[in-house]
Amino acid sequence: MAEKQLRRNLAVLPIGTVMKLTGQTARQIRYYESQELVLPERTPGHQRLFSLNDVDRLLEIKDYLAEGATMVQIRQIYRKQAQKMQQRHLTDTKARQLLAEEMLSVGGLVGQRPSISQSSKLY
DNA sequence: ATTCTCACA
DNA sequence: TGTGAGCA
Repeated sequence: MAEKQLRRNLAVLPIGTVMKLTGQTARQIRYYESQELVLPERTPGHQRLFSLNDVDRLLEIKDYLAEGATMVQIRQIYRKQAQKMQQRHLTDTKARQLLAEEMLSVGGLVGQRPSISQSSKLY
């Protein structure tokens, strides 16, 4: 299931394709990028390459706008979403550290080589 | 043919 | 947000 998500994040669509897929103009798409609402990659020649997730994001923006939302509000929506994602990541990291320490204490005498600080970095 | 950045009779 | 200019 992680493999599929990886493909959705593959940046392979040039702006022309994204325009047709979202019905937005290149001007708008580039503007949304300047607002950091989408983060397309670049080819060696500086051309934007969007992923399917970027397209979904643009479609979402289109809906929010249609519902009367302003760019400020939309930006707020995503920055809060990013905050929660980060918090979830932090609690995950904390849980993994606890698990790592737990495994070390249970393993006790066995793995006393790596210090806790070093081994936790592996997760 | 396409996309990019920049600027505005 | 549109549009034309001059590049890559």
